[in-house]
Amino acid sequence: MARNGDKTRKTIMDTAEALILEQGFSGSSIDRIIDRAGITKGTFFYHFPSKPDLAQALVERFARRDLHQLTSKMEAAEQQTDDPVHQLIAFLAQFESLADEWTAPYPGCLFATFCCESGLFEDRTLAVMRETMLTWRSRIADKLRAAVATTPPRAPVDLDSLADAITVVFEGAFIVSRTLNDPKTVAQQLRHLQTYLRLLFGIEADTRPA
Amino acid sequence: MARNGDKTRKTIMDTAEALILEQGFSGSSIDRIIDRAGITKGTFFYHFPSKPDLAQALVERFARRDLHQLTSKMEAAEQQTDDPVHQLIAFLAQFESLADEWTAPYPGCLFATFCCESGLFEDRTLAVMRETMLTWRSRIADKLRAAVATTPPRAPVDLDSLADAITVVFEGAFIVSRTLNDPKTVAQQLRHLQTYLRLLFGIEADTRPA
DNA sequence: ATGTTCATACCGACCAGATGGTTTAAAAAT
DNA sequence: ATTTTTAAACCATCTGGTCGGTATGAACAT
Repeated sequence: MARNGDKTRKTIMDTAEALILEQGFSGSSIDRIIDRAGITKGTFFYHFPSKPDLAQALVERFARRDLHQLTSKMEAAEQQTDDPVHQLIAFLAQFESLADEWTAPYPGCLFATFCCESGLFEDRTLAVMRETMLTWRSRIADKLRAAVATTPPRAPVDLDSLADAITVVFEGAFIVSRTLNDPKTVAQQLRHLQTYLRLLFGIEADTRPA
Repeated sequence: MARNGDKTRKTIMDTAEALILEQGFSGSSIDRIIDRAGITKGTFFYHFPSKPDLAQALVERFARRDLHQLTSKMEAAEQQTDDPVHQLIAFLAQFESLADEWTAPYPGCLFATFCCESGLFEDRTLAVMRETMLTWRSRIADKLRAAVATTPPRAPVDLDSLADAITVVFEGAFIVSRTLNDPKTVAQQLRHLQTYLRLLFGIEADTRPA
């Protein structure tokens, strides 16, 4: 049964990520990971030289997927309309419908989990998280600058921090959702963000309540 | 050095809370806690029968302080004005000025940290967090109901989830602030929340940018 | 076809130190 | 006289990590 290293590596990472989202990084011992993954210690250390290396691999994969969502959903929004404000709202609406379908296994963000244990990680690991958040800020802020150029906002706002508000809502809503055991929180909060943008740029409100 | 158990107990809790905010609960071993606190193992277990009991004590104290902030800042806001909308904005403004002064040691929320390791805790511990968040929701939602009674909102909004938005912004902003190493994030995001409320209830914008 | 070589993939016993927790006897402070 | 604290030894279990060995299968030479 040799010769499928990629699949095994993926199994380890998937298992570890799920466990870490439940118990944190420190709380997810290698023994528990390999137990759940159905592999042995030798195999684990064949694929990852150390536990910090696993953390690095996980955070890099998470960041890659996260940035892919940013890009693909932004492109989809750009095909729906030419107006940057409506693009941003459409961008958020996609995440909202995605979150609206969630029910049982509560969502979690690897970044939040690692952030809450940040003292344990190497700089390179935390740097991936920081750079990913800054990429979001930059992409969204670009769109916001285009928006204010065509539609003057009804209140003075700083565009970088308004861009950050999206990340803030995601991270905060994940935590509140899990704490309250309420799967609807993320979708609801994304809806408030859309309402904020609508009000800010003077767009008539959606009929559904935020 | 006997007969001041309360002081020692407080030292243990303060040290543990600070450590947990850096490294998480699992990452904060009892050995490290007593090392930093300058006490011995015997003393620790004299005050706390087990590690889960320490978690419980910490979360209860945190909740108590948190609810005290809610009450005291709400009362202060109620003395500033009679209008519920302005009360809510004043309420948030107090937290904003508080957060605005922060510089070095980045903020953290024990609830967020515990939430990210929630699989490790007993139900009673998680229940304290849940009840605290629900108390916030209920108190803020009351105020929001009073607000919509006097001032009809410019967009249809669900009041419970709008109340939750405050908790969401706190939790999310803590995480983004720490990840980006940016002490201003929390204050900025609280400002956006105020702007949202102002726009929602048709109040002229503040001059400072959000 | 067949035996050999070789890198990849995997196993599981083993290790030293850390973990949460206990015990005991004695010393301080009130 | 009682509460609080210390110091140190002790325990079973868990921790991240190492190591020698094994199975696999494709490549290659024969």
